[in-house]
Amino acid sequence: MSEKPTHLLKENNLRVTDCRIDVLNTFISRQVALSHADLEEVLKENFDRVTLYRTLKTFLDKDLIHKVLDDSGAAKFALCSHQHEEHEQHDHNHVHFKCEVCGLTNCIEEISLPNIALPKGYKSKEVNVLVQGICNKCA
Amino acid sequence: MSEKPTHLLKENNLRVTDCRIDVLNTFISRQVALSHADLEEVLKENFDRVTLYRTLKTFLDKDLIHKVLDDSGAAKFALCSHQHEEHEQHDHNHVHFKCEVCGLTNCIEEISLPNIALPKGYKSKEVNVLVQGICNKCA
DNA sequence: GTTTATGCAAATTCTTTGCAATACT
DNA sequence: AGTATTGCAAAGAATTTGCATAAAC
Repeated sequence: MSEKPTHLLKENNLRVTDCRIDVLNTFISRQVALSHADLEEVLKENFDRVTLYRTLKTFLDKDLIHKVLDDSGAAKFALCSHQHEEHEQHDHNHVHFKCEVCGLTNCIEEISLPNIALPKGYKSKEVNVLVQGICNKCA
Repeated sequence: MSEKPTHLLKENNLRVTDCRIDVLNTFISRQVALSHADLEEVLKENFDRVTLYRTLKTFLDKDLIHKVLDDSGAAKFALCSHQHEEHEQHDHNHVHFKCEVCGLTNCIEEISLPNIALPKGYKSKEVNVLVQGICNKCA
């Protein structure tokens, strides 16, 4: 584990607590979108369910994580990549891939987001794409 | 109100009931994605909350409606357009637009779905796009 | 020392299930 | 008549809130 979680927290004027560090480390090591339930499974021995809810909300407010669309109903979250490179313009375009075999959802950064031509009068601010299928590991 | 709801139900071997007709009419007249809560607001005088849950589940099973991705957390649903034209291949690609002013989400059918080049090894089966911004009415 | 986060209990809200009564075909 | 749907009650999950204690700065 690097010092990344501590730095992320300090950069965002958040107090450095065990729970926040552990949640960030979970996101970093898993590299997939996690729901509250996913986190609870991993961290319930150490922290209260309520604390995890509040931690997620805090991170969301500070733009440390973003919501990942999912058609399962459960809200999932992933680390925002723009947190890693400072001064980068906040880029609210995401492509996520959900594997129907292993069930994992990950952000696909390599993809250049297609240009979507909207009907006239529509103004686009944020584009989220969820691709479902089979990932390279499960193929 | 046309006879559309009745026909849709019969086509799908579903019994024609007041609740189902009213739910379908709500989808047809609103032309936007609706959550369970949205329906409840409109129809709670007439039907039980539980009946609405079951109606949505039934329609989902029969592919009369589909889930619409939303980052608000609440699952939303919209009529499947392929129900209107029979024998059309089920097409599981959707582009939805959510207006951040009026809050409404609608399916944008006119759009040709962009081709998304996935990293090798990934197989795509379904693509959902959620564009957020400002719609033509709120601009 | 002051402010903020945590844990626990409890309140709300959301969703599902069982079963008798009702409506549909 | 026979089968599927509805409404009500109640169970079970998911999420939020209040407040005293503990931890961070």
